[in-house]
Amino acid sequence: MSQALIRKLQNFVKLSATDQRALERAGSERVRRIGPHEDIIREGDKPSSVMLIVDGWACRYKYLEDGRRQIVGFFVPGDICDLNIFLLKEMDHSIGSLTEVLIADISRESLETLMGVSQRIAQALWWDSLVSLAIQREWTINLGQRDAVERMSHLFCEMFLRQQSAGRAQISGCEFPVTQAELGDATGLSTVHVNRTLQQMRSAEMITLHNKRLVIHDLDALMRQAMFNPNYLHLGRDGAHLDAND
Amino acid sequence: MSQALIRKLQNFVKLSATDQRALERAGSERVRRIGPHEDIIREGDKPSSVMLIVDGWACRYKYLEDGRRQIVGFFVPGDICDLNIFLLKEMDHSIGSLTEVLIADISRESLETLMGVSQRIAQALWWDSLVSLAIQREWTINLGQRDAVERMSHLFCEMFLRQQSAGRAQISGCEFPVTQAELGDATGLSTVHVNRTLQQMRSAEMITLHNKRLVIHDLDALMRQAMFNPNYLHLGRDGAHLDAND
DNA sequence: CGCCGCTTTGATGGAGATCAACCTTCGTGG
DNA sequence: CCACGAAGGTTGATCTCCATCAAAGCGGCG
Repeated sequence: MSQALIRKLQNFVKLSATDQRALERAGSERVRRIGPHEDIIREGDKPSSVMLIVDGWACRYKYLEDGRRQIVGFFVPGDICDLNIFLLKEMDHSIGSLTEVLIADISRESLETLMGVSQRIAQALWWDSLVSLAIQREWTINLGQRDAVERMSHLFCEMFLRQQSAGRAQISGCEFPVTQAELGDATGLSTVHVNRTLQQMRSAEMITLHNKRLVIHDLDALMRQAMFNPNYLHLGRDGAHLDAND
Repeated sequence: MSQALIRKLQNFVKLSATDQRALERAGSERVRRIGPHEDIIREGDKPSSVMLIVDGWACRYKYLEDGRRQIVGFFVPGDICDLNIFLLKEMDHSIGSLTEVLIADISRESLETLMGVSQRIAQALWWDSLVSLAIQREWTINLGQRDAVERMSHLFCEMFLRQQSAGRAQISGCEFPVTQAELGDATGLSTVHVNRTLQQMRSAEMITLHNKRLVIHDLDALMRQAMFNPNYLHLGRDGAHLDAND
């Protein structure tokens, strides 16, 4: 169930069989199914559990008063929403599904058990939340400094590597079940311009986005184009000194 | 020394005298002075302690390969850089001073002590890190959806309220020791356009920015202009049920 | 006094928004 | 099995906000 999460965390530290079982258990306690394009939790709601995306894509977003919408992040399988979220009285943004989604709710208690039992798991989860923060910073940079082609290239690199780090990509590419309108909300571009940018990237033979699949023809070129530096994903086994040895 | 931090945390939960003393102690162990416009820690460096800004302003930023720079956040007195930062092998961005800055380094050990001794402090610090995350999301929204006037208005509202929540603002305004070039790096606008936008806001009698001071003539109007919703700062005493009663 | 960092001004150009159609695909039900 | 409708993708024309370039003012400090 939470294979993607486990795979991802192992980019930080090697987990023991016991650790993995504990994660499996926490991630399969209460699983619910959400249809595509539904709200999972809304701005103003009280968050009551930590959510783990088991399958499907979702996104965080927020509307401005006048109806403009910004998607501030994507969730892919293995992603967790904020660890300490139940400290807050209400959500300041919404989370909605893009595809059909499977969500595991992890109660405050089982999270505390999980992190109390294994120091290694606790640290891996903290690492994951630091990476999420770094991703958010990178989105800020993306919107602040890059032009349309660079922005989309950067987003594609990120989503590809993130899925790859969770064991969910192929050499050629990965899933990408996002409409052009949603891509616009995520990149701060109009739908029309997203369309034109995609055409440009396609004719430059960088990528193809079709049928909810992203095919990357030349990852190195794409990364150069985007000035993509993967350092912020911290995939370098930073916790190796804590590795389990069974 | 860490009055600003204490004041800020009390927007979440009322701290006991003991809590406050513990924070004071942790925040005055090792304090260092940094000159204006120096790097405090650089991309690639290994973070070794959690830093608390005791006085002055600093910012997080990152350069793209081609020299463009994005400031992704400001630090004001009472702000803490990421709590678990020592889990990472290297910084993915830099932190630099804007003014002269006093920094308290909090070692991993004293942080653990601090959070171990008082559940209330631990939760307050986690709350603070959730707020930082929300701020980062809001910057993403700001750059993605707002135009120049709205962006700058939003930034002014945020920095005013953040300083106010730490007891560091007056009714009329607050410190704002940021050059127009730096404002440009933070808002994703050119220096020239920042200048013109400021003039426009000044002649609309919204704000004046002069001598490193921000004067807000009509906060409500400014907030409306920016479509500023303060919910993301979570200043509503979300942890009131944990209040100390001495 | 003179210099350096910061702010201000004017002129020009371009990336991307907006508006308004039209096309394509695919699922649904008659 | 085809018709229809809705959602998503594509196109062209026009406009605007903001970047860029270049130069000139300003003010505080050595």
